[in-house]
Amino acid sequence: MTDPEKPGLRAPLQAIRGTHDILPAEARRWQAAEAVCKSHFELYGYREIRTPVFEPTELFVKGTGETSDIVTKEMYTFTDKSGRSLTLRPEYTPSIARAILEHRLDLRPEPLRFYYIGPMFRYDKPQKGRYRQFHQADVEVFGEADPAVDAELIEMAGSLLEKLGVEDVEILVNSVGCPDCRPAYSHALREKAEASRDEYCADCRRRIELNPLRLFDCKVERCGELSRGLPLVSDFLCPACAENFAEVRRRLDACGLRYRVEPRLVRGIDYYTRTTFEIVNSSAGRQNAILGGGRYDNLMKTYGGPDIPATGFAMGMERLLEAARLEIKPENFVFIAYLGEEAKNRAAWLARIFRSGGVECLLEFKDRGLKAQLSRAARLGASFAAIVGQDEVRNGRLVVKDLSTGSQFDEPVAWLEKEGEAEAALRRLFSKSSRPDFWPPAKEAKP
RNA sequence: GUGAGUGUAGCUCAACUGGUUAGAGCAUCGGACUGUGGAUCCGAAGGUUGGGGGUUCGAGACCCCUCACUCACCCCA
Repeated sequence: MTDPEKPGLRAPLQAIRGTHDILPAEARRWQAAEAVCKSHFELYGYREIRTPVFEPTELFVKGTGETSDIVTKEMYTFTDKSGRSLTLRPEYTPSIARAILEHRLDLRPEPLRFYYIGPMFRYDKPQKGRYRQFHQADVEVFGEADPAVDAELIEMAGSLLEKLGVEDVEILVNSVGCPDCRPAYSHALREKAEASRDEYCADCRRRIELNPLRLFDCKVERCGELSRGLPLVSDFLCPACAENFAEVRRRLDACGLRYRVEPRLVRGIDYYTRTTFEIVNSSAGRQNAILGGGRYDNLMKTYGGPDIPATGFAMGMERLLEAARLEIKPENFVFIAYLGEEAKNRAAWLARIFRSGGVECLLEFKDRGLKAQLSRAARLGASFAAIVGQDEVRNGRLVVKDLSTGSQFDEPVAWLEKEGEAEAALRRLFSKSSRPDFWPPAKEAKP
């Protein structure tokens, strides 16, 4: 029976397409993954940088590239009240370049090694592993042209995924050459493909003119066969690029990393030069690239900045979380149960003592029976229940129940009087439990 | 942007070919047990069947539109 007066429980609004709420249980996993990423990046001398989520539209048009898919059809662009065109960042690299120029970070002594974890926005059609608001961990090195940096980056990416428990990964590396050697290659590709034009699928026929490098990506069987007969970038690299790529591989070999040279690996953003790489999860669905990156030595110049080489990668957090095996700390807290109005006040004060001692505790003000409270404590995964009832208030004692063993112990406590003594009493009390180390060690007194 | 599939309670799913008041398990809350926990039993609450329109005496089911999700294309993280 529906009461027409009663508003429906269904939410009148919902998260917009391609965006998601990350609920607490899932947020725990994000926190764990982010913590691993951050500490890993810091180990290599990277430091966090944070830039705005929206930027002037021109930043991406210039940097990401006027002809790229991202800029031509995937940007969240809007006009603000001043009439200026702004864009929610679809990727992070242009923002970093902008920040470096704006603050002339290149003139400072600190290394230009940055990382960031945050949301990006692309107006794509959502599917598994692809969302309109998604998150990337992004890493950038500016000012270091040495191929050893590329190798170090790739090694860092590989060891990060290992730390995160991602299995079935494959590291693919390639070199797409520089503006000197790429045109010759594109030309050769086009010429060769044109010869057997009729055998290609409709998409590929279009690719021949538009972006011949993408011919390698086609999933149509016949196209795949044909693409095996196409010339490879490696045969067209200029001597400098060839030597550069060889050096990257030597460095990778030197650190014992397992990788595969994939001459057909091309990347979709216009600014890439020389090294490109990708780490794919071979057991995932179609959107299986967890991480991708490469070198972009000319990006700074396109912004009219100094000639600063750069390299980096971006990792899709959603795709990572899908594949990562993360260790989540189990719940570890005290549930405070109280009985009666007087005990309610005492319980609140007791909670303060726990918390000031660094012990997490939960106190729900619902005036329920002890049974209901204990039942709830157990279901929520509390380690201990502290019971504050009329008796305890009267006797100046506190009862603590170890919920894993069921054993119960109590102690005369000073919490009715002095806070300092209360903490000592509580420590004493927990030292009798099955987990004498439960209460965190006292902080060193400040000198 | 293109194509295909799916939407029933918070979750997982029922409801024979269109037929009366849309059911169950789990979860939630309460009680049995008025101060001792994940068990058991009993009970309650929870739905405009994603939304709107149409066909029909009658729609959760059929048709159209729309929204969302899923998978693939495209592209990318």
